[in-house]
Amino acid sequence: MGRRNQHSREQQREMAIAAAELILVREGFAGLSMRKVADAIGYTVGSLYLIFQNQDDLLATINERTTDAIYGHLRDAIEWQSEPLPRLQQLGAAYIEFAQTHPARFRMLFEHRLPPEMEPRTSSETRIRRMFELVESCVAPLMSAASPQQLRRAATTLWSGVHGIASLAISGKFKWAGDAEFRGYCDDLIGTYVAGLQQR
Amino acid sequence: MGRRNQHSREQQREMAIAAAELILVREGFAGLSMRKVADAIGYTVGSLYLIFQNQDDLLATINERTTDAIYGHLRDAIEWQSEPLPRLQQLGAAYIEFAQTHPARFRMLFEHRLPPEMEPRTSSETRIRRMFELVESCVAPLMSAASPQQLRRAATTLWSGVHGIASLAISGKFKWAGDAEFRGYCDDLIGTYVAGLQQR
DNA sequence: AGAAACTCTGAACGGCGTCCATTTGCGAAG
DNA sequence: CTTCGCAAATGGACGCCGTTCAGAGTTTCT
Repeated sequence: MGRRNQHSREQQREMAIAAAELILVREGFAGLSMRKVADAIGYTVGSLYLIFQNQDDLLATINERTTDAIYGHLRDAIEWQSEPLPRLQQLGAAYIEFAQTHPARFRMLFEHRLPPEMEPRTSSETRIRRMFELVESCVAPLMSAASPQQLRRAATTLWSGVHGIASLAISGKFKWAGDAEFRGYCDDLIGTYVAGLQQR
Repeated sequence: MGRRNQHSREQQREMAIAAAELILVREGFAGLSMRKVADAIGYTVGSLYLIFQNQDDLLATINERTTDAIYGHLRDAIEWQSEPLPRLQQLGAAYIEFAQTHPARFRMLFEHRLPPEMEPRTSSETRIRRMFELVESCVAPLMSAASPQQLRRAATTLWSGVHGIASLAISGKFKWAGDAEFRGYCDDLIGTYVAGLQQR
């Protein structure tokens, strides 16, 4: 066959990404292959390489969407909460909730690494910076007397900690007390850390 | 060829594990294959399946060694430090240090998941429990008035946080201030969290 | 010496990412 | 309406991968 032109490049791209995300959710990171994606959208493997540079390019694209999805989820979660501490705790809980609701996407976001010869994408870094500013904006009211450096430091520390809980929650490496306990650990981490902050 | 019996089963096992760890360090998780391991120890692929059930079995075995190595590293790191808070901070720093020194092994430990049909290994859980008790024993002097449940909770929360820092440190997803900053974030997390604990 | 038991091989299978010569069919030119 | 050029899509090839297993090779027992 030759040109069919049933779908524009952009349409194909969207179809491929959507199909890949579905496979990722259903079969996990390891089960996601270029061949399966091609099958799912009704094209052959070769065609995928007219849309994406290679598999890493496709995966990195999905990861960008995942970052956006997390950002949106966090943003929505704190909309109605204005009290500073519960707001920050809500933010943490939303992060963990996302990880538990979309474990395959969350895992791939942090486990997939671009090979060194592919230059990092500036768009990814922008998205991450944006998410980080959201965290900082929630920490700020709790340490009003702090310098920008101190604020940045506290936000980084705290968010790394929240990420650790989310990360271990979906790792399956530990038998935890209960599945619903993660929210508790998160509240504890944030609450106690902030208490420590304010004491200083 | 047939039986050569130059190496006992146990010797072969050790050789294979050592070779696999070397490949893991040199080429990363993705570059580690059964064929390369077999080549490295001078046997054919088929022979590896007389020693290990499958690749997951080999990887899980390596992960057990990694857990032991982390445990040993943590234990050594706090030996000379008896002051409670610095001791706990030293423990956290050692954890992050291990992750940075052996990123491939650390990553595989948390990223590799046994397929659901393989039953989890009791030995892995024992090792993890042992490591966790080490953490608890370092947290205990800092919250002497707490119940066992409170202690357990604080240790879990805190260690998840430390793990998050280690995890992000080697993820390469974020451009951090400086490579040596992780120790600072870790000290901050532990110091501030403990300050919060004692205030309550 | 011959048979039995054991060790190890090597080829085979299906799946993977990636590449590219070849084919197909659309749109423009005549 | 026909022809032609060229972009679009194919599909087979390559070299990897994990896994299996019939059979070849070696040792041990009788």
